[in-house]
Order: sequence, then C-alpha cells, then structure tokens
Amino acid sequence: MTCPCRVLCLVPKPECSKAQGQLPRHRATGPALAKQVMALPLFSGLDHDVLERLMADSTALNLERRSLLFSAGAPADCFYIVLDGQVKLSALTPDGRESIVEVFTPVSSFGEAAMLSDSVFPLHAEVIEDATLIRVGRRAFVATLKSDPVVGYRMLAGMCRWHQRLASEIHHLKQIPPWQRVAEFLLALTDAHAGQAVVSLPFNKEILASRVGIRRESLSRVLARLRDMGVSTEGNSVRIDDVASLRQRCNAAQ
Amino acid sequence: MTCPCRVLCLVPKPECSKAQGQLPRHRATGPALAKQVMALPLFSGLDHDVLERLMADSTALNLERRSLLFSAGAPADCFYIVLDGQVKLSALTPDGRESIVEVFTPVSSFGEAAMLSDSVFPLHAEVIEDATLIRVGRRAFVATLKSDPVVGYRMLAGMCRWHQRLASEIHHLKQIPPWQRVAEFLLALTDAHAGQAVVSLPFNKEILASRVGIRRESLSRVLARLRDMGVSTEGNSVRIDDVASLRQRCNAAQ
DNA sequence: TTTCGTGCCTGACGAAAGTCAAGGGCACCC
DNA sequence: GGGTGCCCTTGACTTTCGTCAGGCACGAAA
Repeated sequence: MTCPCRVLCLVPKPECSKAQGQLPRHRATGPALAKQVMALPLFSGLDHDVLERLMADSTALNLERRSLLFSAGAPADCFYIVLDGQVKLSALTPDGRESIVEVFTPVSSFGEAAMLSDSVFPLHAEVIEDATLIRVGRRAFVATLKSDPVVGYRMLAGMCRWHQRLASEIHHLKQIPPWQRVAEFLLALTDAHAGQAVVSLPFNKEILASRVGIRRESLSRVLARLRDMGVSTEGNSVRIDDVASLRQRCNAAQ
Repeated sequence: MTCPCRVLCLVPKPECSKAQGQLPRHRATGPALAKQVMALPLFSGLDHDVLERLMADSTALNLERRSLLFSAGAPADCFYIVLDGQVKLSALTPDGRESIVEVFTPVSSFGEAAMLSDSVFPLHAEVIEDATLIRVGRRAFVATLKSDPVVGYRMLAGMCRWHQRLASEIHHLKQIPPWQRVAEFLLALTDAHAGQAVVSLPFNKEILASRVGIRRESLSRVLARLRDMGVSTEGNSVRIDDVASLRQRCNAAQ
C-alpha cells in the first residue's frame, strides 16, 4: 500500500489522485503536506527542492494498529515520518516488560539516528493508531546530504534543537515531581495563558503515564489530585479551569 | 590565558611550548590531543585536516573551579571541548534551586547545539574542577561546515548517536529504579565482565547523585544497600566484589 | 589551638509512588 | 441477555524517596 508517485509532488498528477485514494488518512496533500514536513526539526530551514531531492526514493505507507515497523536489530536503511496516527518506540527490559521510549505523533520523524550512524535500529517500532507514514529511503537522502554543503549544516542545527529538547526532558525527569510533569504536559497542550482551557489528550492514559514516567494507577491518582486545582478529566478531554493559576502552582511548587 | 598557537598543531612551534607551559593540565598535546578530539561524537570519522579547518579560530582556556563559562541567555558564538577537569551545565528551577543537567568530563563537547541553532545558551556552564578547555569559535567552524558536504554528514551521524544516548538515558530515568541506576553507573566505569573490579568515581557524590537523579542522602542509602551486594565504597574509590553477579542482579531485578 | 567550611553518613518522619487486587463502565460479539 | 476484553479507577498495603536534623572526619584559615 505505497504511493507510487513522488511523496511531495506539489501538484499531484492525474495518475496520482487515484493513488492518493488509497491513502484516506492523508489529511494534507501537496503543498500543505510539504509544509508540515518542512516544519520537522530535521528539515527546518531547507528549501523545498532540496527536500524533494532528499526524499527522492521515499514512499508513503498506510499501516494498521499493531503493525510492527521494525524490531531492534533490524537493518536501518530508511527512517520514517509520521503524517497521521501514532507510532511507539519501545525497548524490552531484561525482565521482559515493555518500556515505551517515545511516542511519535504527526508530524514527527524517527529512525534517522539509526539510519545515519548504526545502520541498525536499536528499538522496536510499532503502530499504535492506524498511521500514515513516509518511509524515507537511505540512498537519495545520503546522496543529497553529501552533495550539498548547506543541507548538512541546516539539518545539524535542527538536530541540535532536538537535542536540547531531550536534555530538557532529562532535567524534568530528575527535578520535577510527577504531578507537576503531568500538569505541565496538560498545559503544553493549550495555547491559552489565562482563563479556562479544554484540551484533548493525544493518547490514552496508559501511554500518557509512560510518557511522564509513572504507572497508570499513579496517573489516575495524580489526575484525582489535580481536580482540586481545577483540572477535570472526562475520557480524553481535559478541562483546565484556570490556566494561569495552574501554571503558577507548577512554578511556585516545591 | 589562551594558547596563541593553533590548538591542534601537531608539532608545537617553539613559541608554543612556552604557551603550553601555561597550560599545565594539557595532558595530551599534538597528535595525542588531536586523537582525543577526533574521538568526540561530533567529530567521529572526520579527517584531521578537516578538523583543523573547523577549529581554525579556536583557543585553549585554562579555568579554575567555579569559573562561570557562560550564563543562560548569553550569545552563543562558540562551543567548548573539555580536555581536562569538569564542567557542569545547570538550570535554575523556578524556586531557585539548581538543577544539574549534565556534567562534562574529558573528552567531551558541549554548546554546539546553542551555537548552531539558537545562538543563545539555554543553560549555565560552570567549571567544577580546574579545567582545560578548547573554545571553538563559530566563524571558521560554520564556514568549513558549509564548504564541505561530507563534514555535515559525518557530524550529523555523530549527533544522532548522541541523540540515542540521551534517549536511552530518558528511558533509564523512567524505567529503572534509582539503586539500579547507581549500580549501572558503577558497572559502566569498569571494563571487567566478571570477578572483582575497583573503580574510582569521576566526581563527588553530590554530583553523582544529581547525575542519577536522586538526592545525596538517597545516594548514601543506596550505596549502603549495595554493600550487601558486595559493593564497598571508600572515598571516591569503589570496589565491586563480583561484577558478573551485580550485573545479573541489575538485569534480573524486579 | 580553635574555628569554620566541606563532604559524607545516618536516623526519624512524612509524602508519594509502586504493587496487588478488585471492580465499574463501555464497546463489541456471539 | 450474557460473555468478553479493554480502559480506567479505587483501595489497601509496601517500599522508597525526599526532607529535616544531627553528627563525624578532614583540611584550611584565623
């Protein structure tokens, strides 16, 4: 179920429109899609034609929930961009439990690290919500990278920003108590700086718990506690009564 | 207190030897130094002449403990390589406590992220053990990066590996209990796979505690508990009676 | 010598997370 | 209707971490 036309074709050719019919979850096509992809940290600041060259031998994939993209140890001759749905990267702890390292939602990319360096994926990747992905082939990507000096520089800068995000997450895990991590996660879902806000959780609570580094039972308790701070949850919809007040509490707290 | 000669000069000129006298902590000079620097993730796989071009306007620094390299918000027109000593990167939590994000020991680099993207440092950097650093200027670095297509590619791959390390650390912080993180930290200090091993802690316990994400009191308790597993500490020297057994316990544990 | 600061350990206590177990609500399917 | 699986919540209990406080060893400064 791959798209035969160029992934980023700005003006889909007639024969492509049929192919795109096979990709019902393609919310954005043509220019809009390109715009989303160009917003990725890896690609930020790159020209559109460079992008097309980078992704010359890429294909789109439609995968159902529970599809295994790759297992740890598989050869990494490509990386992936999530256009829709969700993909989780997980490791297996020695005692057999699963540990979710990261969950990728639209629009984000993963696997470049393995493709560019190790050539072997270090983690498992599984689709956890029916997904549309771009599979970026190694050949054209690396060739373009080597041919154009600016490309590498721009991508490097993008990676660096990403690196900072990870470093900041490490800082959070060490220094911020779980309930605050949850609160900040919720606050990050809204643009509002004051007043009421209603956000919807991007994934279920099992995964949210894993994201903030606690068990799901603990998450339930945290959410119960947050109710006293004006945070009410119903299903995956969360209402924050007073955004400013919650923000303040996060900052002021212990 | 900067070295006037080229940082990586293979054969120090006469006038340089005097300058190097000002840098008593330069353990490695010339080829040895270059070798160390080239082992950095950022530079792995680069030719020596490329390295020299990258670091054309770099200088060496000798700084005493407690020197402030830069504060959060300072313009990032360079990044640093630690040749000797230690530098900590820290953030200030809203309530004024310090949070150590990372500690850099020889030979490692930091600040590239800020230099290449934001042009502002997001963290504070302070020397915590008398240090010898290379301050890599932005101009030549970026110029070289843009002029040679392969350089960016190689550096990108290096960054990706680094990225994986961070991702794995996040995984650890979420999934591994503190005592195991300490144990694994100790195990990582030795090459031995079995039998006895004696390692020396690369920094004091306050910092070690911060590294593994617990308080120093908790670290003391953890080390006390590890004594039952044949781990005895005396000062900054740690003896592991049975490396294999400890490894197994880490893996088998809960 | 005393004094002070530093680094480290330890105990007591409370808060909070993990674990185990049970159960409710809901969709889906015979 | 009843069965089943999934997601989530709650309670009881255990474990552990953080906090506060005290104390000891050591070296530098007064």
